[in-house]
Amino acid sequence: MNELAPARPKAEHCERWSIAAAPADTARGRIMAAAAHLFCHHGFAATGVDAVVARAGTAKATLYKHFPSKDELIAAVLEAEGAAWRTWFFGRLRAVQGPPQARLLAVFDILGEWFADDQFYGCPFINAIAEFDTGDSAIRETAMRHKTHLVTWLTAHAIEMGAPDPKAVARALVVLIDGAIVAAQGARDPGFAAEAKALARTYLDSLTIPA
Amino acid sequence: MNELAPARPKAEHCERWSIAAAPADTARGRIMAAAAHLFCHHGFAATGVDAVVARAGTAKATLYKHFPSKDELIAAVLEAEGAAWRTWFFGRLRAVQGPPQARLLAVFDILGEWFADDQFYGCPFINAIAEFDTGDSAIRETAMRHKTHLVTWLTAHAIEMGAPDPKAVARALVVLIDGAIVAAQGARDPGFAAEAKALARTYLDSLTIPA
DNA sequence: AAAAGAGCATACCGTTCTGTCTATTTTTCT
DNA sequence: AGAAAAATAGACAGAACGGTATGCTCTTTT
Repeated sequence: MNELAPARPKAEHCERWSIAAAPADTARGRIMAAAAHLFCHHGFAATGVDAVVARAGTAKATLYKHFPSKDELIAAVLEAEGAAWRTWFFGRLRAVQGPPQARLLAVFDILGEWFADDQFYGCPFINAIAEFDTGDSAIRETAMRHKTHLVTWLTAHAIEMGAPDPKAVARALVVLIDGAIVAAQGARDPGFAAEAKALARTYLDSLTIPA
Repeated sequence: MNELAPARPKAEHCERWSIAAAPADTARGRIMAAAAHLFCHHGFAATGVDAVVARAGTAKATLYKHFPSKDELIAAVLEAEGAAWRTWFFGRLRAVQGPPQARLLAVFDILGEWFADDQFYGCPFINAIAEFDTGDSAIRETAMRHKTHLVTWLTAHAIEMGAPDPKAVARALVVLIDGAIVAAQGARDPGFAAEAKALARTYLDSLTIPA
């Protein structure tokens, strides 16, 4: 069973899962990167547009030229963060060869890389829902769209490994992924990725071994 | 294996896991309940003290008489929310008779009750860390103290069932619990408690069945 | 009943918030 | 090179923020 290809040196892959450190040559890009960084460090509501503007080195008028309101900036940042994360995550997974079960387990190795990064501050979508739970259904919808990619990928691999109920497998793995993210964030302990992997292995084995 | 005692009628047990709906006969109590409600609905930073005061039906001077600052109010609410939740949760567990494995699995039934409540907005500690990650180490410490009760309980039951590494069992179950909370909150789907329970069962069985 | 304590209504303070506007400068395009 | 587009610096508006203060009312204690 193939193990994950070794992670590249940190200097090269650091933070590709987020736009916060993305090089940006346009004012719009600089605003997005600054906002992404500040939102994840300080929270959405507690980050003012002045702080974004100062970090981005732009004028406030420029920010409002590109984004009609702070809420739209938040929405744009979440979309971009989701896209960047998925690009990184599924790109990492593409390098994994092997049977579906191995690939499903590799998910947790990749999560472990993410958690080990000192710029890991949890999942922006989980954090946004935590902060905005009753307010903004648009954020929940954005989060669901983001998660749908992951659920689809998980379901496809569960189908490929012949699981009797692929949707249930995907749901179970979602619990493990969410749990690993939150536990790692709360305790600042990337080791929870390995914990979640062990649980996933036990679970997936139980699907292929007669009880 | 004993199943959980049936949940009492909703009118009787609703929201005992939170101070948000607790009857309060003092101004201090009303302030705490109002703050708890507003913080979990709208987020900490986005809830102003004026809103707390309006909901509590008190004067602002009264709020500042009881709490030196908004931060102290937040801290007091989190402490009280933790205490209330633990009282409810471990009280619920006390009603569960049976071997340690059954009691560990009952955790997820109780979580399912919590998730099914229409006032379920996730775990205040997870939400607070999501919002304040880099700012306030006091909140992280409060969250850790809260979680320590749970981890201790889980570890004790893992010891009692003869698990070779009880700490690892507790860690694994923490992943499942955190994951269930976040997945249920994100998707507004209490069914994730059952998913997590099935995973926990598979995992615990694997500890007691020779591989 | 009177005193003490708790709480209220209201106004205020300085700061910060999101968003708007103008004149000017810089950058890009032709 | 010149025009157009993009961006900047800076000022402004009204509202909201956390927190302070005062005079008065209500509640509890003695």
